[in-house]
Amino acid sequence: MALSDKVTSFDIAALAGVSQPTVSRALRGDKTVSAATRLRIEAIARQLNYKVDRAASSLRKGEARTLALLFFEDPLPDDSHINPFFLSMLGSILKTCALRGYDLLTSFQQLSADWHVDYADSRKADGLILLGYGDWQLYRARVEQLVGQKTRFVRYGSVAASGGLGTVIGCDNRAGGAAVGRHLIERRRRRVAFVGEASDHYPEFRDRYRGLADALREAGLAADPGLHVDALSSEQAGYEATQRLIARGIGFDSLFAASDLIALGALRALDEAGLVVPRAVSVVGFDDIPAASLTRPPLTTVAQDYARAGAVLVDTLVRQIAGEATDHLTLPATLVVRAST
Amino acid sequence: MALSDKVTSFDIAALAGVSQPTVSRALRGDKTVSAATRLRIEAIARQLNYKVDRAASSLRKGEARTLALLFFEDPLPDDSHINPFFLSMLGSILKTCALRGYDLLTSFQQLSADWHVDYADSRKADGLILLGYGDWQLYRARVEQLVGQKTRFVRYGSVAASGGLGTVIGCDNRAGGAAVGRHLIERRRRRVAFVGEASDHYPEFRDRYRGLADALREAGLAADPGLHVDALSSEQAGYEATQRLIARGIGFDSLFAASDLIALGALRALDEAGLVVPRAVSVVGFDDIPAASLTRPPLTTVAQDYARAGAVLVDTLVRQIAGEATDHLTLPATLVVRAST
DNA sequence: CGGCGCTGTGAATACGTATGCCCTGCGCTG
DNA sequence: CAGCGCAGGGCATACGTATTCACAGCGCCG
Repeated sequence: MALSDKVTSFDIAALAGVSQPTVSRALRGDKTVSAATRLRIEAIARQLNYKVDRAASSLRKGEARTLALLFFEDPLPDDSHINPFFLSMLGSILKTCALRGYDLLTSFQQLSADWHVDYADSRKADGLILLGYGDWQLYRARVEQLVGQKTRFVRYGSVAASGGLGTVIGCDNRAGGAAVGRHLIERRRRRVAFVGEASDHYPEFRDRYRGLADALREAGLAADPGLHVDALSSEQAGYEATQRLIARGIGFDSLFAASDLIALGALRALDEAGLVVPRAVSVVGFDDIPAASLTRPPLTTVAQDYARAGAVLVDTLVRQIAGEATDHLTLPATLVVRAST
Repeated sequence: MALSDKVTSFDIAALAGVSQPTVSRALRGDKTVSAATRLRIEAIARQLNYKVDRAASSLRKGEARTLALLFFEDPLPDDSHINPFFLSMLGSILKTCALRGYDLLTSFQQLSADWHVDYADSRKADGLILLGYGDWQLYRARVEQLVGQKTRFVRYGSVAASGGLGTVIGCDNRAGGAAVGRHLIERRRRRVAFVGEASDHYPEFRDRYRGLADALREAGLAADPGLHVDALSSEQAGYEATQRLIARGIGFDSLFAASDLIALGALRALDEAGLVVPRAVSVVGFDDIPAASLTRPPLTTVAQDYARAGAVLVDTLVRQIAGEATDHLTLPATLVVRAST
């Protein structure tokens, strides 16, 4: 609206011949306002294109009717690129927010930054959604502070490693990893390389690795530490890690990348090394990002239900804001078999 | 922060032994506050983890220090999926917003909805960024209303077809289309099919088609209307349109898809029809979405500089909010040759 | 040595909404 | 017919900040 002619509830009141509080009550649907009066007020409000001033309303009510979405990740060189898996959730998060009557503030931060304090303290948002892969040491400290501040928040991550810190929504990483392992064994693969941090750095990745180990054990095999290379979650990291893996000269017939981004890098490294997928090496990723179906060959991977995840994140946070106690939730992880295995 | 113990500027004032206005002045860096007082206040504020209440500040100052990002698109069946090209801008938009001290409200709407009125009138945001491909008839009406309301906004689109409505940032679609045409002609292609709306529906697509026609004309060729099929901007639409094109039985040796999403669908349709890319048909897209380098074969396309676009959109809007008059800006479009041609 | 201007701060207030409390009138009951 | 209850709506106020104005003290110049 033009800055000059801001329409307020007083303007409506004057035109309707009532007081300002009556306008406020009428528009919020308060039953103490007679239907006739309410209709009259609503008509005038519509005509003047009146909208409740959000700042004034927030100030008075002490709530922002806004959630904050925080993407974060480890400090990486290639900035301003958000992990496509988390980006995929954005659509359903936005949709669910709209459904619940909340706006969404979005931000993208390095995990090392001080994002954790700002939003709740300044009352910009009533709650936080945390989305990202990052160093658990750093992440944990931030999350602890949120808990200490009594900030309402939900995060997507490893339910198994929640550490009692807040409410966690996540997929069943361990079962997903096990499904990958069983699938590779079915395909007569015995020497499975794992590319990705399997330490505490990313609890999700560690769970996936454990799932793989579970499946190998079931089949009477053991995970060979020589076939594990660390990698952060990026295409470049996956590429470099796979090069290191190949350079070791330890034979492997299949490769489980802890995320699809890593898998993309692995495919590139294998291609450059002349290792044909899936003939020489079967490759499996995790996440089922949109790109996974487009690689050469299309990538077998584990799908997380990001649409449902987004909706659940929002709904859980909203319930928390309403004062309910909320529980963790583990969503299924589904193996999607494509031509890379 | 816990709801119970909200820290206000009065608390700081009491501890510092000054009045509330002095706290406000000190924290905003007003020079009338002595350095000693300011340092004392800052120390206490930090210690109490005080943050300026956004709602109160907005109400008093009449500005939200917030921009609203609106993704929109034609009503399509597969909802909650945002066009990857526009999604790619999100990172640089977020980064630039942070740099300029603005928060970003994000929303995803069908073009037919009434998104255009809410944000500015309710003072939720100081300005709007419009991102999407949509029916120009509908879009134009919305944009006109924004202009009528004197809302500050910028949009990404066709500068050529700006219609004098607001400030438009866009890439040089016509030059990009011409580059595609020349490239195909260099590759000895003469019968270029165009898949995508070339009418007023999407002005960007029309510009691309005109660029193609420019290049054909330069080479003494004419665009064959029989080789043009309409398609909205989605993979599915591209797939179906390409099937229709093939069914026509009019020979073509190359295909220019008005967007990469359409190109993805075209590749699928060509593959199913047994037409080998690029041997039988060269394929070119537009946008250079992340997926473009992953298709089989990797897609030749026209890259838009989305990182720069995002930054320019924010900066332009910020200048507009500051009261400056802002101009359209056309960014370069760069042909990226890959294996599909 | 008195007044003037400057520096630093306090007092008062406005931003627009939402809500607790009070008041008025009308209908109904005893 | 008096009193009571309730529906409908007005009055006053609070939310926390930022700004305008007023004012006190001090140094300095004439």
